[in-house]
Amino acid sequence: MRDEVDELVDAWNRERSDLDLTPVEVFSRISRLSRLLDLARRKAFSQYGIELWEFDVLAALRRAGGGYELSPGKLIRETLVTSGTMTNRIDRLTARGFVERLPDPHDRRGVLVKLTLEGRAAVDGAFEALVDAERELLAELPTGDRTQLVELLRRLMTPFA
Amino acid sequence: MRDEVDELVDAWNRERSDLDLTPVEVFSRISRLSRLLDLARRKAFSQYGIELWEFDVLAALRRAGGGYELSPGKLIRETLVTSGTMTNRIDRLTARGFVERLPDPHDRRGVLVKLTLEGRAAVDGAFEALVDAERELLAELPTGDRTQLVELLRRLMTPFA
DNA sequence: CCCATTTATCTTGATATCAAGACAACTCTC
DNA sequence: GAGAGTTGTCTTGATATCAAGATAAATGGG
Repeated sequence: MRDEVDELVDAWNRERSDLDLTPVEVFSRISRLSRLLDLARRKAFSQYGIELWEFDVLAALRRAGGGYELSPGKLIRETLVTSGTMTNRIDRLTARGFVERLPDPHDRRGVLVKLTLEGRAAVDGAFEALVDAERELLAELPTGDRTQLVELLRRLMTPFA
Repeated sequence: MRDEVDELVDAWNRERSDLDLTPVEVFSRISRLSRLLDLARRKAFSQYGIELWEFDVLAALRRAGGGYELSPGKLIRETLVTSGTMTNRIDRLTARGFVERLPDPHDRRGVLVKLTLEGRAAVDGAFEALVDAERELLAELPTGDRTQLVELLRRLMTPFA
């Protein structure tokens, strides 16, 4: 059972047989999976007319629970984009009617971004479609392998923190 | 041992206890690892003054071996970008002196992009730095776990193909 | 051999993003 | 409570990317 990363590693080995490419075996697969996953997500969301970046923002608000309100600053930290990008995203989500800007009652500089009912419906539908699509992609992997994989990925993440 | 994805899944579970979030446990970690990895790569390459997109193109040429020549079309397929993007990248890499455009002797529409000596030196240095940095990130993971992880990732990739 | 189709590359126009800076309001120290 | 520094959001200008279209050369069926 070979995949495209095997081809890639073979090619590097032909050219650089002096290097141990075990790290490439791991991290190239992580990168490729992430790109493939983005495509799958885009497809799952398209049925709901939602873009990836829209889901990122709406999901952060949805996860917050309560009144589904977060400040732009908090959204910036959750989604890892710059403030200019977030201003632009909030503008466009407002134009689509998925969120609204409210003044922060505790800080007159501040703003609260709040999910509208349409926004909440959209993100809930998109999230269900996402989980369904991802479950499909996991179907071949037995339950034991899944927990093992999660554990290995968790450990792989620690040195980044 | 908890990570940020545990927080994310907890938050979703609070709001959507009706859904089985096992897929999120796997794929959110893949996405985050990929983003963290991009940061680590950017850092490793910066010592050589190389951008991520530059490495993508130069590495494809380096892996090709031989005269280190590929057509723009082949580069497009290797790097998964559009033709407009590739034209622009080749222009900039040419301006930096890392590649040159040659006419394809077998097809007068065609072009061959060829690594210069500077380009080859740059990509070789960057690749070594990359493998070193990645090896560092794998240091905590015992050898047995690495092969197990590679095998699980390989199987995770199959449904995407 | 000719014409329609396909292939290879480049160009154009629009857009999302980022980095840097502006500005207002908050906070903390004295 | 006044001034310095910090924080929160938005604005501006530059850039990399994409989608769609243009152009030119190759290919293949009749």
